[in-house]
Amino acid sequence: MRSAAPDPVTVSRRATIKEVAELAGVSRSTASRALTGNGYVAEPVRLRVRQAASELGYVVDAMARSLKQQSTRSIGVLVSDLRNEFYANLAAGASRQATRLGYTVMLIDDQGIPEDEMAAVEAFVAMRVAGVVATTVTAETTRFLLRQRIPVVEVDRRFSDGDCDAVVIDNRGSARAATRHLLELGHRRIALLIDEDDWTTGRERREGYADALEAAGIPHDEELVVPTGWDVDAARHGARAILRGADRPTAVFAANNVLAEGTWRAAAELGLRIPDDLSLVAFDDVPWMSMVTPGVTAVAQDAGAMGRAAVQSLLDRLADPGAGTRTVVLSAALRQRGSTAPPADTAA
Amino acid sequence: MRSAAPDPVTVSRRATIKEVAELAGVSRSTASRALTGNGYVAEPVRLRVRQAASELGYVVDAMARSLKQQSTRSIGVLVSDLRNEFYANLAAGASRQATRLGYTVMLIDDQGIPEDEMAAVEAFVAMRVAGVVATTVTAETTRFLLRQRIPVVEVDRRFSDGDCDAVVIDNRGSARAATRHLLELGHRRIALLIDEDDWTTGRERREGYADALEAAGIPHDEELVVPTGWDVDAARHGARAILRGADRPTAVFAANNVLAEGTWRAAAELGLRIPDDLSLVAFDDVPWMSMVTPGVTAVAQDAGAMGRAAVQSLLDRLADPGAGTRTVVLSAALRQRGSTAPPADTAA
DNA sequence: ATGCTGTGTGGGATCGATGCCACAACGACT
DNA sequence: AGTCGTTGTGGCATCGATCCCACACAGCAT
Repeated sequence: MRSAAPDPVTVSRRATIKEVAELAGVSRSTASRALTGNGYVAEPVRLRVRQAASELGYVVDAMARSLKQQSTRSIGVLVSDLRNEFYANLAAGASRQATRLGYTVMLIDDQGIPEDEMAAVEAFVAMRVAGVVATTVTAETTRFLLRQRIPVVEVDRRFSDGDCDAVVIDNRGSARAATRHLLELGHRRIALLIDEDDWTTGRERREGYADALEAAGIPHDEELVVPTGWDVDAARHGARAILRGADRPTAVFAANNVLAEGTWRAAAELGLRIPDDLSLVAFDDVPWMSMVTPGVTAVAQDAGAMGRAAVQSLLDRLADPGAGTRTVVLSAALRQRGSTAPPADTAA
Repeated sequence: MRSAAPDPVTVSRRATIKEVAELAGVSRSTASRALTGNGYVAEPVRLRVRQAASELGYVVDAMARSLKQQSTRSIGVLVSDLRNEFYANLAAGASRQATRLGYTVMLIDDQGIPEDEMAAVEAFVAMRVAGVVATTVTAETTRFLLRQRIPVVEVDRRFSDGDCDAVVIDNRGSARAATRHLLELGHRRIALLIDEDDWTTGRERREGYADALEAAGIPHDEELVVPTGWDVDAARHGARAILRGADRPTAVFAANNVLAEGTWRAAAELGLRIPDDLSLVAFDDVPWMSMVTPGVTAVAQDAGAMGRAAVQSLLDRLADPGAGTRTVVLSAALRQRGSTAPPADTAA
């Protein structure tokens, strides 16, 4: 449906504050004061200006404003893969918190590619964002931003320990708890499926796994640590390889949701029943884990809360640039479901 | 780790093109030409300027540039709920396509709240985005943007039929196919779980459902159409209500993934076996549907492709503002899995 | 010499909003 | 009458990059 009469004002070019001022019969300065609320304006004049602005459909030009003020009310959010629910929830949390606090979000999905990541932060710098919240994949990224004097909050994993604020969870402790849960059920051959080691997340989860085994006096078996690629198929293949042997583990700890999905699919393909033939613990609880039968025991981290906390940290930093850097550690809980049970031999 | 020696240049304020020009020993005009590639610059001069820029860590100020050029290279993307995989994939597709074509994305998650949506588009206007891709919840939103002369592409659902470009799928046809699939299996009492009717998506899916029943000569039974809220719990309650009765339907068509999740959970709670006691077809295929046992038969729409197509449409529009509006209809496929089977009485 | 073309560079206005500063008008007080 | 403070408004420079236009200079033909 087309609007009734083509308003002669709105069909023309976008209105500027100068036009608003003219229509209201005041100067640009006065119009600016009336609209922003900074400075003195007589009440009747303020109303006249407001009226004129709304008649013209005036919306401030954020470009011109930030140019003059040398600051913007937008923040950059950089994630590795929006299609992954973890990042999507993180981004949603960050976005909502930012909106709530009067900021807009420039979101970039860099697909975990270092070159794209660098291009992304250059775009952030060009846009003169007030700050950046990022799940980076290289240390270079944060360094670049800090050199440009743009505050950064690293989320989920750390690359620039101590140089910037961060929001993470206790990966090591949570991984230890997950592994201990399996040990307490009687498992002794526990495989760890993991995609990388370079990030703090992977390294710490691996350490937590090792901690628990060591505490239980179980010698470290390199064979049981399975490095795989980052996507479902790679995980599936990695899981098949370790689960196919006669001497297969009785339990698998999958270090993230994608690896858990791969393990789940591999087990199904091999006809392994969970938890009878195999126990499974995942890191990162996502919806399907509570929809399948049995449900998958998982370490639940609240990605939305991480996003919110990251934006909060960033704005705290903007409010007080001089303060020492802070790392916020959010808690994660082990949610026990049906995928973990005592191993077959002890149960029998 | 702190960087070795605090570079005296980079610790100071951000470099401007004026400083680059001075370091290279040329005028601002020449520096601009050297960096943008618009206009004549002798090769050695170009190199000197480039060198100076990189020494100073110069990054163009997009604010100043857009102010002068009266246009930006960013587009607004508005979605209703990033935590929903459909929107997340849509946003990911849009974001990647935009990046590929040299645009940056301002992403806003308006939580499906009309007021937030209006605030979001005002922010887009203030940022002077080149265009907007949106899954709107009111017609007002698109109208406002068009009045500001900002091109809009509506995705997933339509509110402003004919006034702007759009990217959708054939909801009616797909719903018809899904329902027909159940009819062909022998179902006669097929419930439709649906959350709303105001959007084209809901309305068209309902029409498709009705089409199929009518074509099969089955009288319309208002009792079998269950309106619910938009979240999992509401869907679960709606599903329980219809599935608890003695005269329960033999199949459910859930009009989106959230409704399907609610139905799935409700069936589990009531001890109904799928597909023995109940067949289930979902609209919108998401990962859990292929992870559960049995898998859920679903209409699969490619949200990422929709996002890509929307951005493409938007840029086509920017290239040719005068062209007639276009609606791109993407295909959706019915993926048959184990959740659909002949009803118990005919099978027995 | 004069004119002409092609190559290369710089001056300066411009985009829109802001905010400092100056100043006008007016009443109140010394 | 003169001074002061209060209230209210406008002039103007400014932010950084762009790009139109003028102009300088070289080489070459008339």
